[in-house]
Amino acid sequence: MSKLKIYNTLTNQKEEFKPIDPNHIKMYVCGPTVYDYAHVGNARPVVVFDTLYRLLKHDYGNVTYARNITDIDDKIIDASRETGKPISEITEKFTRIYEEDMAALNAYLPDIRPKATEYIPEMIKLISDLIDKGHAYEADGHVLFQVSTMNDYGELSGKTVADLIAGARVDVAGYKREAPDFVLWKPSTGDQPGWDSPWGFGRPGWHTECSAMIRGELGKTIDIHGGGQDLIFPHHENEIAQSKCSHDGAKLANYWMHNGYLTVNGEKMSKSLGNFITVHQLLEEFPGKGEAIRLALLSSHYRQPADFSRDAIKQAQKQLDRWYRFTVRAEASEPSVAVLEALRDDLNTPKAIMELNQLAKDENKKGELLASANLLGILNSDNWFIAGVSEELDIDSLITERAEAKASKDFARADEIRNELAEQGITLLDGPNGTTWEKK
RNA sequence: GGCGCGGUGGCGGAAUGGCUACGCAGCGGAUUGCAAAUCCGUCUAUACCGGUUCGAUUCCGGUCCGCGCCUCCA
Repeated sequence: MSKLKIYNTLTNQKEEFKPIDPNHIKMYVCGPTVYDYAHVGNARPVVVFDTLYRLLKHDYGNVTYARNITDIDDKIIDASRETGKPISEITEKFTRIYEEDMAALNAYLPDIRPKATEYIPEMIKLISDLIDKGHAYEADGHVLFQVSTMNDYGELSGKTVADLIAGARVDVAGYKREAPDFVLWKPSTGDQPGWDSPWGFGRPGWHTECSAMIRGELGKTIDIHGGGQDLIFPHHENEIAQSKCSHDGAKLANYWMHNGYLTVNGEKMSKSLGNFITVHQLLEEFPGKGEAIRLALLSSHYRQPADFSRDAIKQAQKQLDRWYRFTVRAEASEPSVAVLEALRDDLNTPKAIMELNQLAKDENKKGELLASANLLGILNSDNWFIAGVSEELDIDSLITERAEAKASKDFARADEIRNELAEQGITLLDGPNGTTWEKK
């Protein structure tokens, strides 16, 4: 069996994956802050790491995959203030929508989905430990992590404390000892939500929750930690700092994987630029075709920037149309070695797709094609060609009528029926054994 | 200013020190009442300038262009 290789952000090179325990792989991916719909850029890590999860399950069997839900954050507080709705209503609604939308992209639900608000005691413990060990200090109601107390801060992002101090371009808050120090706990005032703590009523900083949840659910050191490249600094760097310093130097994760951005006209898709489209909208535009969105996301390598376009989704849809037609009535067997090797090579999904195309040329490899496609989370649909068809449309009787018209050489009527159906998005396929149809 | 990433055909997108995958689109053909689907065939690319080499898209240096991160911000 070929060995899994992973590009590790810690070392900036592709490395052979060596699990801590081959009988139990542990991975963690940063999840959403639930205050709004997820956009396609947010869906990229979900699809990428879901594919990795599928591969790991295939290769190792027992995998625990955790993805957090950030349900306490200033953006959520703002959303609550703006809409007048309670925080819990907002976070529950968008957690549900997030999971539905990601399911439509054929992403498995992670094994563990910890919520930040359920980990407040663990976070308080973590912060207390950091204070006790001399890595954090209390100032003006805040608790801050003192970056200069850690000698290898910056190992993930390649930044140095000196550079960060020199390059600070934002006004440094007065309560900080040094510019790079970051918040572990901050005070809540007025109607802001909060919890009692040794440092007063307040709430956790952004980075603290992931460290606490990983410690609580998976242990001190995990195999793989994933997320978008924009999380490398400061979020993941600070997670490492917190966890390492509270665990006397134990590594938080052996492999750090980061997916590239989804771009629009070359610029990062983001909420603040306003150039985003939500997964929810896309699923309305392409009803029943979540797999096409998924395949479009997987058609470029996960570390490369990928430009979003509806055209890419349409192209993926055509590819899936072809594979679905080819594999009708076939049963999945075992995945092909070529596809497995491509995926084991740092998740080279474009190459895997090429191999799927090779399989789709061989009548005897339909089962392999289905099993291999399943590793990428595609070709799973039972109703690919019929999703979204109005039930009031009696297609079968129209096909019968058209067959009769054709038999009596009334091609005008036959074409009329075909055109009517085409307006409903139904394409008729005349084969040697009669006529079938597909919804586009 | 600091750190990092990228530039492959009309489009998407891999790989490689020696004929540049695969898909989409296009073109020609088979098939079809006409289409669709399918099948066969086919055109188009390694940003620029040097260097190393028998040979560079690939390795090295430089130029140009695009993008990202640089702390409570996503």
